Amino acid sequence: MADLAKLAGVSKITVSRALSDSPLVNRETRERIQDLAREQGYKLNVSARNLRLRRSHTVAVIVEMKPSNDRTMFDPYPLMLLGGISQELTAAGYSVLLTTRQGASAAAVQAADGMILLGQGVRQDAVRRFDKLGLPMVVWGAQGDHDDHVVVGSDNRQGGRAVAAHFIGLGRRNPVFVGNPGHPEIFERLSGFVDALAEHGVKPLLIRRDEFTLASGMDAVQSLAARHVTFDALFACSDLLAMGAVRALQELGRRVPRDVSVVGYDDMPLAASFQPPLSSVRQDWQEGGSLLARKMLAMIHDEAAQSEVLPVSLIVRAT
Amino acid sequence: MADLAKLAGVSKITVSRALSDSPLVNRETRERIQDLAREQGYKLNVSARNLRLRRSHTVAVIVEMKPSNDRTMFDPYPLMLLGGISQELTAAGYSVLLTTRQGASAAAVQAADGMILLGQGVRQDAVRRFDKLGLPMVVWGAQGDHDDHVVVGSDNRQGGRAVAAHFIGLGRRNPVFVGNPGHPEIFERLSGFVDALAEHGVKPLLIRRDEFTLASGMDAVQSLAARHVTFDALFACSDLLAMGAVRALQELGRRVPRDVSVVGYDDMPLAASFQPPLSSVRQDWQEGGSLLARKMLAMIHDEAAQSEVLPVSLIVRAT
DNA sequence: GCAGCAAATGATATCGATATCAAGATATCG
DNA sequence: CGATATCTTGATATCGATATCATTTGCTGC
Repeated sequence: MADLAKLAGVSKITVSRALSDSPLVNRETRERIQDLAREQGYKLNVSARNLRLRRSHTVAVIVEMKPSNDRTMFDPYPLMLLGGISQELTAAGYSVLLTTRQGASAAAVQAADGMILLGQGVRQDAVRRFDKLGLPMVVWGAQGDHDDHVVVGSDNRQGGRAVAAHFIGLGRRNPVFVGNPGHPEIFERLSGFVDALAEHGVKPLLIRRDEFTLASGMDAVQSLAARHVTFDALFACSDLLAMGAVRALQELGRRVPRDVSVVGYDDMPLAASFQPPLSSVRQDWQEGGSLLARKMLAMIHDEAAQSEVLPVSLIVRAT
Repeated sequence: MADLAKLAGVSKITVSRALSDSPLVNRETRERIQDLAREQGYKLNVSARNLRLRRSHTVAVIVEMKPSNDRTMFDPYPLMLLGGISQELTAAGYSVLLTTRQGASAAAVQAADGMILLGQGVRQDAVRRFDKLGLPMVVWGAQGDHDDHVVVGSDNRQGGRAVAAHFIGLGRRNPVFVGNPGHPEIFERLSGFVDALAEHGVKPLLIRRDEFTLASGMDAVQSLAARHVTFDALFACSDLLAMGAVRALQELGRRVPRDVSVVGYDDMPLAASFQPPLSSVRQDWQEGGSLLARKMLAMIHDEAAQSEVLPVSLIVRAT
């Protein structure tokens, strides 16, 4: 910047002002300096600016990337969320610092202006640990009762209710839920499902399955069959479980959706091209990421930010 | 740091040295200062350090996150790559700055010590654009002939050869390849496949399909059937295509693998639980990410770094 | 007893930007 | 014409760390 100043015959501070489009400098001078900077390939030194401004213009995003039976790792969703976050923050001039939980103690993370937590659903303890850092924090997931941080998530309860309403509308009276209610988001789905069914005097059966895989879905249905349970509808908390269930049902000679209605969750791309095309509950991940980022920015600017749930939509296809 | 110095009754510089484990300070003093820092919850100011050291200790990772028919967005693979990268760089004290191509002009990205490009396979022009920044750069993908940057990727050619050998071993003489050879990595798969088959006097048929979906795979097989093409083996360059193909074959009354052998690519988690369990070529994404990061670090430290391909393995299952 | 050396610590300058306050130039007004 | 307001520019200090060179202290060896 000093070099530019010399070249332009002005002082450093004028260059600084010109480059940040300050109205304090004459327009002519400003444009002259901006052109010069471009010619000379000048690059602002971010560290210097951040030092002086006492902020980092950076948001740390902490993602769970360890392998697990849970879906966090193998599904595309974290990436979609990341996409939304990245787009929104970048547009606002912020950088996205990506870390795993293990790397979260790095100096750069602690220096961030805020942090966004993804895929920490099952580990509330981890969330609390980060709470202590005193940074603005936004978490993706299910709303807790006594959280002192902002939570953004999709409306899992509404998802459950929508599926229940769908089943009731089809005249189903013996529904089954397959999934892992130990996971807060999934507990919400189950609880919305149960509540809405209860309004019609229907009580679903719960089959607990921790792995969200096709095999696990098949296994769930097979175990129902082995126990001679009668059921006419199945709500799986992941599309893979649902597909496994459909497959197993077919093998058992039960027709979908004539004998049993099946609905999955997440509406992954595969769902639409599954045979038969799978009905599923869709969340808008991109929008979710975007909202996370906007909440974050608001908090950084000392504006109030509230937790928020995003609507979901039931996509009814063939099952 | 000045505060710590006052508390400890030493000078700032001694504190600085103590905290960076410099042997220049007495061990007793060092430990005393480190304890004090911990007590006081001292956080190093990264901007200040980076300013003084004239480096950012940051690597920009540029990911393609726009929706597309290609697999980059919906598959978990970039995330796995990210996991490997993140782990390795964090361990080395570097931060990962995540950006989309659109955000790559941000000041923070330009200030990075290096950049890693993911999922830019189809857009070689983009790669060249970044080349001009003069930063150390590592790209994930297929080796180009005249690239002046380091490329890390899995051995797509070997993947193709392995599938060819597998088919030949099974006595198949009329194989088909399904995919989009316009994509450099996939072109490599095809070319390894073709070459290895040629050694046995076999020439495969190419069915071009740009979408990597189940529906597209079904469609490919249906179009083969409509044209009365005889084939006894099918190599699809994605698992979804392969699954679609298997499904279509079954619908046409052809048995897999008795009548037709099918192999996919990527060995996605779904492949193992597909019915029948799908044979597929597996790449080690985590290791790939890790290697990308190590190359990057080497370049940053002015060591020579060469392009490298990672071995793949053919996982033979039921198809 | 003193030169010579090693170990430990400190004073100062510096990285590259911006905030603050001061000041010169120009315009406006009664 | 003088005084005040407005526009434009600059001098200086500062953000928080580290590199360099200087200094102090204690010890070794002859």
